[in-house]
Amino acid sequence: VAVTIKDVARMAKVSVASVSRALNGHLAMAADTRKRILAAAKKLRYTPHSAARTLITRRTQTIGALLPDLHGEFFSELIRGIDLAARAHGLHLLVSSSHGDAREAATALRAMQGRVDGLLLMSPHLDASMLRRNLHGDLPMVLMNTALKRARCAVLNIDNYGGAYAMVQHLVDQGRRRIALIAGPQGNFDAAERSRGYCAAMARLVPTIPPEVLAGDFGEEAGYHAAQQLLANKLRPQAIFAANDMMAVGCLRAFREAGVRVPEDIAVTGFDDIPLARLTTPALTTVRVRIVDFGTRALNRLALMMEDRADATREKHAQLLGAELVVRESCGAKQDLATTAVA
Amino acid sequence: VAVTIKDVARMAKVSVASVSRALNGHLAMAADTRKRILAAAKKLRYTPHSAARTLITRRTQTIGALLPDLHGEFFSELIRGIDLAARAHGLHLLVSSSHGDAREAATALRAMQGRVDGLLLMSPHLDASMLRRNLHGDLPMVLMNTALKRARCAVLNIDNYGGAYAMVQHLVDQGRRRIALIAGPQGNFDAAERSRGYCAAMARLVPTIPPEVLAGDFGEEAGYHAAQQLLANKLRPQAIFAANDMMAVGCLRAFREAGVRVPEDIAVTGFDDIPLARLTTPALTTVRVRIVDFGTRALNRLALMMEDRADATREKHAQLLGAELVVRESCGAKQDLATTAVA
DNA sequence: CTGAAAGCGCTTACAG
DNA sequence: CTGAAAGCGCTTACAG
Repeated sequence: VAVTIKDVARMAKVSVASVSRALNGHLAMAADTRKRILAAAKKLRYTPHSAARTLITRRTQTIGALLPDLHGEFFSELIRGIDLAARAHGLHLLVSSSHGDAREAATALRAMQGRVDGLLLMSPHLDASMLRRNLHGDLPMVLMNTALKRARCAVLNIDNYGGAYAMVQHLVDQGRRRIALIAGPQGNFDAAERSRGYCAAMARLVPTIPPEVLAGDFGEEAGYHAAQQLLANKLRPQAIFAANDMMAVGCLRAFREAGVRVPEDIAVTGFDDIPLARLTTPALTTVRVRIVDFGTRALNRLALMMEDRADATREKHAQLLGAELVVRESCGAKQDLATTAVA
Repeated sequence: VAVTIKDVARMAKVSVASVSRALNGHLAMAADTRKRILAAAKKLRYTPHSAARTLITRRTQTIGALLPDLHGEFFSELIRGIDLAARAHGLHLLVSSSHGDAREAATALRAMQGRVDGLLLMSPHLDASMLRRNLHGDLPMVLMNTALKRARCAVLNIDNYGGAYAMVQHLVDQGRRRIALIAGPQGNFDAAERSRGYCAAMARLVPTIPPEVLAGDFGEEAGYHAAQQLLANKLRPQAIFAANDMMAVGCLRAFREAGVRVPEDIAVTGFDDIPLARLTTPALTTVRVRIVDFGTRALNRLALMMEDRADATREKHAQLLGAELVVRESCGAKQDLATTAVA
C-alpha cells in the first residue's frame, strides 16, 4: 500500500540509486534528472521509510529523554525547551518518564537503546554503575541536574548553589541575619545543592550566626509545619528561606493563621519562581530558573556531541545554568530593586 | 561493534531463523535448543535491532503524541498519563508539541508518519482537511479534546460542558442567580464548551436572568480586568464563573484591591482545579478534570485500536471524561459539602 | 524441530 | 552522471 523508492524510480524512469541521490541532495546529478525525480516523488507523495533508512545509515534522527517522575510545571517547561530545540535540529523526541524505581529506569534506558542517536538523562534513579550495566557502546549523552560525573558525558546543572547563596546574600543585605532554611527532601540533588549554598553563604556572610536547617520535602504541608515549629522557638529567625516555592507558600499560610506579618515580622522566600509565586499575598521573593532554556541548552549540547564528538568533548564538561533572584514583597526589600540577575 | 542475531546464532550453533524463533517465543522448538540460544543471547547482551525488526514486521512499537503548545501543569499531567499507559502496553512514546501554527503541526504530523503505529492528536491547528492531506493510509488515531469528527477515528473529550453546567447548578443552589461568565479565548474548544454549558444551565435554571458573558483569554490579567469591569456595573452579579482558574485568581486579586469580599459580596469560581486553586484566599471552588486519567484512557483506547481495529471501532466513537465539582470557600457554600462527583 | 533463502526499503561503494 | 549489486539485521513462509 505504501509507496516506496521503487515506485518513484519507475515513474521517473531511473534507478533507485538515482532517486536516493536526488532525495538526499547529492550534487553530481543532471539537473533535469533530479527535477524529474523530485516531481515524481511529489506526485506519489513519497516518504522514505525511516526504518529502512535507519537500518543502513545507523541513524535514527531521534533523541531520547529519560525524565524523573516529575509533577508540576517544571516538567512541561523542560519538555517544551527540549522539543523546541529538537525540532530546530530536525530531531524526533522519544520520551520516557515516571519510573518509580531504579529497575524501571533501567528498563526504559535499555528500551531506548538502538532507537535513539543520543540521550538526555535526568533520573534520580540512575547512578554510574547503572549506566554502565545498561548501556553498551558510547551513545552521546547529556546528564542533567545530577551529581554524577562520567567520562565522555556532558553534564548540565542548574545553579542551585549560586541561587541559594544569592538569596541569603540578599536577605543579609536587607539586614536579616538570623535566617532559617527549610530544606528539601533527602537524596534530592537540587535540595542538597540549595542547602549547600545556604550554609556556605551563612558561614561567609554572618559567621557569628549558627545556620538553622529544618527538614522539608518540597511539599506545601512541610513548609506549613516547619513554619509552625519556628513560631514555637524562643528566638524567631528574621527570615525563612524555603528551598522551594511550595514550602514557602506553606509558610505564608502558617503565618497568616498565626497572625504573624510577612515581611514586617518575618521575611519568607522561596526557590523556583513557579507561576504561583507572584500571586501569593505577599508576592514571593524567590529564585528563578529558566527551565525552557535548560531543556534547550541540554538538547543543543547533545546535538553538538552527535554531530562532532571531538569538538563537544573538548568543551568544559559540566555547565551551570544561571539562576536569578526575583525580588517581590515577601522579603521586605524595596520593590523597585526588581529583578536582579545572578550568575 | 554491535552484536547481531548472527553472533548469537554462531555462538549457539544454530541458524539465525532459530534464534529469531527462540527470542520471539515460538512454541515449536526443542527446549534444549531454546535454552542454548537464550543463554547465548544473554551472554552476548544481545538486543534486537529495532529498525530491522520494524522494516520487516511493519510495526514500530511506538505511538506518537501531537500536543498543542501547552503551558502549565495540564501538559505534564497529560504526558504522565500517556506515558504510564504506554509503558504498561510496552509502547514507546514519541512526542511533538509546541507548534505555533498549522504548517508546523502538519510538518510534525508528516514526520511522525512511518515512525509510529498509532497517534494521539490534540492540536488546535489540525482540522479535518489538514489530516486528510497529511496522512496517508489509516493510522489508528485518537482525537483528544476536539470538535473534530472523523470516520474511523476515536474521539475522547473532557466534559467541559457538563462541568460548566454543574458549576452553574451549584451556584444557583446557593441562591445565586445573577451569574456572569468570563469566557476563554475565541476558537478554543474547551472555552467554547464551557460557555455552552454555562448558557444552557442559565437558560434552564434561571430562565428569567439574562446570561452575561465577558471576554477573556484564560490569562490571570484577563480575569483581573473583567472583574474590574463588573465592579463598574450598576447591578453587580452575585457570582462570577471564570472559565478557568487563572482568570478566577485574577478576579480575586481585583476584588481584594477593591475591598469587595469573596464570597460574602460576590462568589467567584473557576475551572481546572490547578494546584493553586486550593491555596488562594479564599480557596477556590472549581471543576476538576482528571488529566492523568485523560491521557491514560486515550492511550488505552489507541492501544485497543492498534490491536484489533474492528473491536475498537465497534465502540462508541466519542467518549467524555467526567469533570467533578470541587467545592471550597470562594462560592460561599458550606465547606462540609466537600467534593461532589458529577458525570 | 530446524535451516536456507527471500525480502522488507533503503544507501553507497564500485563500475562504467 | 547513472545503474547494478551488495548489504544493513531481521522475520517468515517453504522445505525437509
